[in-house]
Amino acid sequence: MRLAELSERSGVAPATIKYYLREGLLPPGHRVTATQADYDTAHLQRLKLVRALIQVGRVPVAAAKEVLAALEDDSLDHHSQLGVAVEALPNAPEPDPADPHARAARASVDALVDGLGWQYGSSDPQGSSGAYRTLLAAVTALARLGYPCSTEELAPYAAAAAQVAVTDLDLVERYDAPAEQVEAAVALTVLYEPVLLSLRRLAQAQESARRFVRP
Amino acid sequence: MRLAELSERSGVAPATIKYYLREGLLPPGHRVTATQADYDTAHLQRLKLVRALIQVGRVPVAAAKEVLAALEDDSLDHHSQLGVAVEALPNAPEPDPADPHARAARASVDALVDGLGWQYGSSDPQGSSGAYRTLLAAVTALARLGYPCSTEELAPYAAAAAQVAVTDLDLVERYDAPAEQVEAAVALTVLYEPVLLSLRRLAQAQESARRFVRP
DNA sequence: TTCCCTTGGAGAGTGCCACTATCTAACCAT
DNA sequence: ATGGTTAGATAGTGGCACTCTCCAAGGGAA
Repeated sequence: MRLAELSERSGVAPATIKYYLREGLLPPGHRVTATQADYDTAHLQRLKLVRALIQVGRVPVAAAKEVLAALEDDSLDHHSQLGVAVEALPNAPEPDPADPHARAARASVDALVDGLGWQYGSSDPQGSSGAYRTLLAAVTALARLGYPCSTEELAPYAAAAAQVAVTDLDLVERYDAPAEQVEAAVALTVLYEPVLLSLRRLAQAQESARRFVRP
Repeated sequence: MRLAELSERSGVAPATIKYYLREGLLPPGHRVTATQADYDTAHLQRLKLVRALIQVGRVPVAAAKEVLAALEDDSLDHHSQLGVAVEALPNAPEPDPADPHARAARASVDALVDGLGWQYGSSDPQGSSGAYRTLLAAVTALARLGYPCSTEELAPYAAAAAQVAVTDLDLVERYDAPAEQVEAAVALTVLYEPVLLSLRRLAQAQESARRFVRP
């Protein structure tokens, strides 16, 4: 199919598709002539993924490009592909080591992680991961505001996260081909984030009504 | 204290504080003369909250303004304050009713909510809430990509969300004054989001290593 | 009192990001 | 041949979160 049809079938404006092609988010179509290219259903699927990552997952275009590049890097084993892809998602920077709130946050988080028996991998130390830095930044902000975020308060959230992770991996393991597993892992990691957060807000409204509203 | 000291103590640039004052995110200081104003620790605390919402919670400035305005609207009862504040957070728009994926998503989500016994409030119907719309949008995107997101697959996530909501409300109930409770509810809702998502990613890495890496 | 530095306030400007519009040369159908 | 598409490149747009520049009014030191 040509670009116009790709646009129509995906609901993405032609100019936007051209932009994604330029940015390398979408592989170039098969060139038929100097001014014509052919796109197949793989392009369509990829385009839908790109749109979902950017619009639903709020992933910046540049990060999405890195994520997708990792999925196609055949020089990496699948575990590394996933690691590189997830690491490309937006994360907080390294905190200021002089900030006392940041130090306290690190202590709480490290105690939490140790208490759960989460191991730092040798090749990919958890302590340097983007998720760890983002967690530190959030806990630091909570501490700075005076809100509770000690190891004890974080523990139930970590327990819930562990449960969710088991469910995530169960979904990923439904796929047989490793390449499909990696793509599914990325897509489910990113696209289930708004699902989780929305469900939490709905559950909060529910629980709040249960506790505070007496009919 | 004057603006310069407020800036120093909060780590926020003076020009940025002026911008927040202009935008109404921060109440004006107590005017001493025509060219001087005094700020107190309440301003400092508010400024820290604003920064945390914007930088850690990724809340847009305009939305943060609405959220904070709701916290100070004394014409509302506290339950409504919280409702208005949470509703001001960024959410997906109403989906296209003609899209078959969106219809399927709505069916899955409604079945899920019904199955859990979550009740639509009469004054604030859940079906029109921003969280519900965001959930629909995310599930629609998953369906469009062909990833599993039926009621059965969503159920474990909803169960985890319910657990988290109980923990959230426990934290909120530590505060005695209703005004404090409302502010805490908003701050904890927004600022625990990156905490939850980071913990999920760390737990995923853990679970993934447990399943796929045999030493 | 005079000089000068700082402050609060207002408007314009900046940089980044995600597109989007315009242009051009090539191509295909008629 | 010719009118409408198409791919690709370049420049422009709009939104957002600041950030810079300017100004008149204080206030402190000499």
